[in-house]
Amino acid sequence: MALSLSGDDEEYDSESEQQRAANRPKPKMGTSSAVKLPSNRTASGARRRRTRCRKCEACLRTECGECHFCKDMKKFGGPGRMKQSCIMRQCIAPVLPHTAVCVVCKEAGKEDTLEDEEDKFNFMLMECSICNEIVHPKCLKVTDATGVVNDELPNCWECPKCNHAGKSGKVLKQKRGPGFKYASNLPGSLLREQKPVKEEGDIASAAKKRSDREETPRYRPEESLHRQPPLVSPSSLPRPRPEDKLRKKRKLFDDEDEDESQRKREKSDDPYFSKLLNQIKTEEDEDAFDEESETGREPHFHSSVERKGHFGDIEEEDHKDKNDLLNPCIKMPVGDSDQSHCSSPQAGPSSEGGSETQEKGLRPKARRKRRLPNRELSRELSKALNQEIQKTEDRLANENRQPVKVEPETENEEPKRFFHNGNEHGEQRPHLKPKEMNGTPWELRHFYPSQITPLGFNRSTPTSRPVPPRSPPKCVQMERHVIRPPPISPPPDRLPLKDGKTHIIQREVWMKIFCYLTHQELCVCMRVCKTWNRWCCDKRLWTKIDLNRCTSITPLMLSGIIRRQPLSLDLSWTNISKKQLSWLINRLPGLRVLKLSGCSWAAVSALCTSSCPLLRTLDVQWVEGLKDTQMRDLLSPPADNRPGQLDNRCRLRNVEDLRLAGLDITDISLRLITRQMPSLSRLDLSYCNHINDQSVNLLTAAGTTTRDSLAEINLSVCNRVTDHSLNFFKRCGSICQIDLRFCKQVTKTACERFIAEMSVSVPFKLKEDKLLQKTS
DNA sequence: TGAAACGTCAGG
DNA sequence: CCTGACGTTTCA
Repeated sequence: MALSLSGDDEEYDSESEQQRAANRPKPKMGTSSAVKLPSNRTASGARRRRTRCRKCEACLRTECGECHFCKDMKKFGGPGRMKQSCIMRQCIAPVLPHTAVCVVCKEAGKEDTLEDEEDKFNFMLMECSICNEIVHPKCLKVTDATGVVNDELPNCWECPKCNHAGKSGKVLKQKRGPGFKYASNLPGSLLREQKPVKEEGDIASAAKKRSDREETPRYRPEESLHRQPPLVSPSSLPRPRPEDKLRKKRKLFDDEDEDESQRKREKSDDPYFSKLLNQIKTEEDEDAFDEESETGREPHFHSSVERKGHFGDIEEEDHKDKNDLLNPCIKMPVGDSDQSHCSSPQAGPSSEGGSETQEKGLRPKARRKRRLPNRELSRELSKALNQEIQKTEDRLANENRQPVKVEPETENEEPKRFFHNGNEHGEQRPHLKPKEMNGTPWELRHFYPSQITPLGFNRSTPTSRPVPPRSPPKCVQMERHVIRPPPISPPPDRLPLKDGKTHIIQREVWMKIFCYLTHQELCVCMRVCKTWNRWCCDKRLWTKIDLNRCTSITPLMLSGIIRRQPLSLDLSWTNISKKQLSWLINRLPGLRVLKLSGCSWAAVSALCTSSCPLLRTLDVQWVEGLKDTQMRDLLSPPADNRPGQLDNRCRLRNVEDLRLAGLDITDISLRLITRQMPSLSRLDLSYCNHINDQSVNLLTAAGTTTRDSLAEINLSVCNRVTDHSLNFFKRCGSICQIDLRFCKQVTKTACERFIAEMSVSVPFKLKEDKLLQKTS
């Protein structure tokens, strides 16, 4: 929040805040808010308000009309009291206003008139995040210090004066620089914890910080390695691991916790870090890592292997991980590894340790880590996104009931055959408790029927499922948080070489090559050099992010996800919390596919309050606690009882592919679905034991949209479904696949009869036993 | 601690 | 001058 912006929070916060609380109620604000801005004023002056860049994806977006702030707007029928911009439109790179001038020469920024990068920098206005002064770097007289450019925010740095005076440290906790409103509200350490470390890129300071706080290590890095995600494989059904004492629920957004664990992890690597630091100091001179020092902070995404294989992975702070990951052949000098990112003095509030790394230069200089977004790409992407939203809305507005083709994400949907970490065999799940859901053995719940073995039907098998992660108790609204910058394909068009020349191959060509790499390989590439690091983070390379069965979702991962802006995100069988999910969804406006199978309802309920306008595929199979009541919450239009709010559209109205396998839902939910999901073309109701012929009747009843839109339905292992259901499917105009495998009450004869009767209009065949498929 | 409110800045 | 919305305070 605003507090995060005020440079002298320590005093302000601790004292006056409490005092105020005691003196409450205060006389109505009014004068106070406008006139009194002491907390914002530092010795050096007032901070300039920032304004939209008008270029970023967010700025180019249209108002969503759905968020709190939109609803408040007069134009959307609200009272207009909140006066905030649409959450989907929160500028990711707010700029200084045009009226801003250098305090020294009183002139505006002149970088546009210059060609040379160095000149540009010297003549651009830079606002100090500590003293708020706006100057041209070249107008500064200080010669014995360097500024630290905040990479996250245009025209923002810690000026040499402040940096030199060591002021940086004190603001470390709160300040990210002006423009980042609500920053301090970010869940968990996304900004408060992790960002500082990241932006400063300063392990040393982190280490110092850490050493300042006495702590007994409780969290051991190895711990995370021991924790295994739910492990299943078709051949070896999951067995519960013996008690897993390690599975201590991490409150991912609990600052203390995270903070601590992070510290622990850092601590464990201390010697490594300090050694590293030395290397970096020299490394830096040659070519400071720019951008968001991506690699160094990259979350360690565990992921199952899919098309791209292992995704994502750069270590988090676990350096041992890193070493494991690094292909020995590709290992590079430490200084050039991602660690150097960690230590490159990054943006932002910086830090004791970091500042010393920059002592050099005869005039005010800064480690140049400016954000140089590829505007064109960014613009293109936002345009596309906007168009898509518009298109969707139009389509719905027109009530086009044509079955919509499912997006080709389906390739992703093939049953997982591989599980990361490779040690699943015989491993027992850490957090299993003996429990059956919906009368179906846990182990069966992980598979589509194609993987079901007759064995699997032994219902008496003791079963268990993951303990649903505890979510933060209260519903958290994260909408006011700044949306982190989406990845922008970074600038250098060619790879700079040592001799000052550039490599002959252009970035786009490299990108074509990178396309062939797995996410894991990409992460390795990200460690090769700064340029590759930036290129490899291009969101085109990360359209699908798979964290399936990754038991611990850390804030680092979350920010890594946001940065990559995937279209498809698989968080199945993770212990993501509601807060995290909500935070994520709000920052992934372009998300098309969201997989949450096996998560807890507590987490999934984040969907009730967050909006994902482009979501096409929603997978909530085996979500514990997801029943009719919860479905109602999920499918209910956003609650808003203010007058003028008549948006009764369901948040999930654009979903085309809905997976509800293993849920205890009844016709009540189905009725809602038929009403609220006009585009539904694929529906998975397998293992839903309450589903019966009447349910099928509902789905295919006259007047429902599903009747025409439904193309694929999975009713396998729905034991109440009988032959009679097949008659209902005859009235579905678009039906292409009916999966009735393992439905005890469905006979092969009935299927054959169905095929015969349909043959006149739509030729079907039996692809497998009781699996009907259109032939053409 | 997060949400709401609101004065006033910035841009058109 | 109007509108949008930033940055801050106040409230629950």
